[in-house]
Amino acid sequence: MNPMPENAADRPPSPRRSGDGDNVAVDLTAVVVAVTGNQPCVLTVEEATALPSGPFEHRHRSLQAGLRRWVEQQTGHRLGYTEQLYTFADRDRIAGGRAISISYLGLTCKEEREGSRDPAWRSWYDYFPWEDHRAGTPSLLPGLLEPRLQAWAEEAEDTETRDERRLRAAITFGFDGRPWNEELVLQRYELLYEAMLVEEAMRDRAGGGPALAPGRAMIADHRRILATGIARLRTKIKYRPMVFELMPPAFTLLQLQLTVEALAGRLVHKQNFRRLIEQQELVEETGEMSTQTRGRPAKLFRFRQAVLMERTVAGTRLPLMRS
Amino acid sequence: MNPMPENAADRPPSPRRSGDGDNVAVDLTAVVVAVTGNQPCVLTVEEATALPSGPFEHRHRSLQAGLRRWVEQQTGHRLGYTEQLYTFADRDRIAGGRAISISYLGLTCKEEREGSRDPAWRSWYDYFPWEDHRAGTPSLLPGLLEPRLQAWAEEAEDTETRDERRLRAAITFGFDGRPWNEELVLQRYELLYEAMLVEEAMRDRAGGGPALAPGRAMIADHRRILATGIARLRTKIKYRPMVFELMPPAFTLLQLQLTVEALAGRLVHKQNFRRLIEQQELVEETGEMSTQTRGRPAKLFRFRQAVLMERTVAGTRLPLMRS
DNA sequence: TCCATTATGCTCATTATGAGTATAATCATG
DNA sequence: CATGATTATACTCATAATGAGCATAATGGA
Repeated sequence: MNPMPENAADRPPSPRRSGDGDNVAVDLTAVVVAVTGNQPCVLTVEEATALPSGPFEHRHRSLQAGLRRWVEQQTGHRLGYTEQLYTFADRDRIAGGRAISISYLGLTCKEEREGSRDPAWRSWYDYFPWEDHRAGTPSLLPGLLEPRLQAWAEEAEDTETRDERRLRAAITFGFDGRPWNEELVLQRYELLYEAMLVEEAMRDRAGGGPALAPGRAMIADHRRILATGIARLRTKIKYRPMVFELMPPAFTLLQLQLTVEALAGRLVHKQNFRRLIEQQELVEETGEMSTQTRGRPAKLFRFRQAVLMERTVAGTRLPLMRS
Repeated sequence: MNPMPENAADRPPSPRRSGDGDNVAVDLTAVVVAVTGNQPCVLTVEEATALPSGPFEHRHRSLQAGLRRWVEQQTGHRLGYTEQLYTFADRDRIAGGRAISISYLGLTCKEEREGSRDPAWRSWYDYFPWEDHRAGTPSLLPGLLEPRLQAWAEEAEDTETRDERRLRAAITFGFDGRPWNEELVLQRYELLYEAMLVEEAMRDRAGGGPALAPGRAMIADHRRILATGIARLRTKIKYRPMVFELMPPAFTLLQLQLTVEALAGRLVHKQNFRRLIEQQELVEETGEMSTQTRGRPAKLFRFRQAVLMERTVAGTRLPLMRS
């Protein structure tokens, strides 16, 4: 066959572009997600302070290949589904060069091995406690973050900036009766960073004072990358059948629902959820029933692989003509 | 203030990650789009064979800053709205190193200066003639590409591969009565590449034979990057108010519609289109009327900037509970 | 004045959504 | 063994969003 080189285009030397640029170090960083029971977990290293990552090297056949290697080497986990997240660049911190980090999102189904609580997996709400709204609005939001952000807004020099800050905080965090938007994970983290409410902001600015928002910090910008990954996942599960990458081969609709809820950080309407899944024909019955603990047994379903071919994309938001 | 460094995270040297990686050359490439009348245009350089691009250098404050510089320098155009597209890496072509290219999508409103037909702007359908379905299915699809792809499928060794190829071609190009999906720009290009129907595939493989699909080729992987940009735009205009970046300050709904149609490569239902725009309150009347050539004068509208704050994101596809 | 042309208003059937209500199976247990 | 607690599934119903048209309103030019 002659497949296009995977993420690897040909770029023949051209006078304008090759060689005359400065070389930089390139890092590959992975946000690997799995859901256990009702916790959305992320694969970590170094005492849960970092995401698996490592430099992109010559020997790697491609970006993804390099990423896979590092993740496997550092965590022993094999990557399944992956997609590129974002490429970040930073100021000159590394002597004689710059660093760029290319981040990826990976999804896997972590089979729950009883007893062996792998410490490398951490609930992502350990890092973003304000993101879990499944049991209602977390008390730390009105109790801590809202007043802190309010204070930050007050600090502003002029009225305009102050109002702007207030509005931004209200919109991203859903204050003043505004609706909570679970997709704004990154914007919220960035706002807290600006307001110096996360440890990373202190560290980067060499400022003083304690971190005021709860939630574990991470090395470098890993927490930001994690936020980017969560945001992507929360956005994309709504129009692409991504959840199934996190599910075992057969599952009940409740399991599927719990997984979605774990990711979205909020509850969904049970009956309407199954209606949605069924009307979109995303799954098919396996014929088996689940042997579970309590309640009426549930049918087991499997993902209809055919969906991937049929509808590579979801739907339109434009009133297209047919013909 | 203390804004997060724009795309520039802090990455303190850590034993595992800094310095021990191989350095690589990083290129920045831009897909800059504007719509003139009813043509979606892309900014090109080097006789329309390349996208504006250049190496990422130390002096650049950030990726975007570097990109801006190159685009301005090579084309004289100032970038407005930009967003990152994708990061590609390639095999070792450049002596002693590898190259990575970080691509961006830029949107601008090119005011039509009568007479001065800037040759740097090219309709993107010059590169992807099979993507324009505004006047119905282009004849080159059933007339040329379908038989070619069919032939390519036949070439397959085993039946399985052959059926797979057929199905893939049918789905991405809408053969066998399947619906046309305008978002699959990249998949279509990649399929043509695999089937050796675009010039780039020949060049990269050092194979022989003429390019069989019409449409201009580009340097390196620029055409693929362009396809990525078009695909992103076609997908995203459906759920984000991106079109307005391409519009002048005031416009009629027909102009807006023509712009969308140019981008999507297909026609939309006029009445329903305005209903959609109005019900979503994306625009507001300026009070003026357009002084145009024919027909009843139309109201002029402007984009409601407030939308950007109100609804950072579109809507849900999950049956979320309120509370 | 009549027509081609574009703008706008409205209707109507069909689907999709948001919120519940009503049953149906299981299991643990008194 | 009947009773709850618990979870699965079926339906209902009002409202909103969509897909397709039909109808009417303004303009400029022939």
